[in-house]
Amino acid sequence: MNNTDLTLVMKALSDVTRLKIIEMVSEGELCACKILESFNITQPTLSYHMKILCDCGLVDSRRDGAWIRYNLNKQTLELVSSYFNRLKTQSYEFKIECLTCE
Amino acid sequence: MNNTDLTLVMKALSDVTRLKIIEMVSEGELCACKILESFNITQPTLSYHMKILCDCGLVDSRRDGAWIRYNLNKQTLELVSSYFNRLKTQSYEFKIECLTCE
DNA sequence: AAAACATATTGACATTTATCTATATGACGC
DNA sequence: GCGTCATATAGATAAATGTCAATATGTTTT
Repeated sequence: MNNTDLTLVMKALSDVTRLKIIEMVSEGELCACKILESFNITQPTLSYHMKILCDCGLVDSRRDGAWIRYNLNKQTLELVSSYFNRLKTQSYEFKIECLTCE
Repeated sequence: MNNTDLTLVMKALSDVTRLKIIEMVSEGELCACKILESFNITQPTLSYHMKILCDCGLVDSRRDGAWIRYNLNKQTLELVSSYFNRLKTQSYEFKIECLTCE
C-alpha cells in the first residue's frame, strides 16, 4: 500500500459520518437504507459517502436484489492497521536528535 | 479517544505531505528546517502543516534555541493503532446479514 | 408495462483546505 | 541594540469537499 492509497483511506476516514459508517459496518453487513436511518443526511449524500469508502478499498459492496449490501474489507483494514503498528515500532524512546540543522 | 478527535487525526493524515512528515518524524526528532528540505513548499506552508499535526496530538514540539524540534507522540499513535485493531477484531468472517431492511 | 422501492448521478452552492506572499515574532551572535 | 536566522501569523486565492434538490438507473411487485 503506497502513500497515495493510504492518503485516500485516511481522507475517507477524516469525516465523522464516514467514520461512524465504518464502525457500523464493522459489526456486520448492512444495506444503505439501514445506514441511512442513523444519520440526518439525504440518500444522495449517503451514496456519495459510500462511494468514497468503497473507492479507497475500505468497504465492499454487493448487489442483493434491490439492495446494495456493504461490508468492511478486512484486507484493507489489515494494511492500515499494520501501517500504524509499523510507525509505532519505528519510533524509539530515546530520540535521535538533529543537533546540527545545517 | 472520541470520534471527533479521531477525525482530526485522520484529517491530519489525509494529506500526502503530512503523511510523509509523520514517516520522517517516526524515525527520530527533526527540526522544521530539516523537514522543509524534503519538500517543494514554502516555510509558511510547512508551518501550517506542522500546526495541524501538533493540534491533533500526533506530533509534539519543543523549542531548542532558535529551532523547534518535532517528534512523534507515541501515546496518540497507540490510541489510533488500537482503534484499528479493535475494528479488525470486531468484524467477523461470517457476515451478520441484514435480511429484512424494513 | 406501470408503479413502487433502492441506489446512483448530476448540477449547484457554501464551506473548508492547501498554498502563496508579506509580515511578525522569537532567539542568537556581534 | 542590530542584523540574521528559524518559525509563526495574516490575508488572499484557487481547488477540493460535503451537502442538497432533481433526476436517472436498476429491481421487484402488481
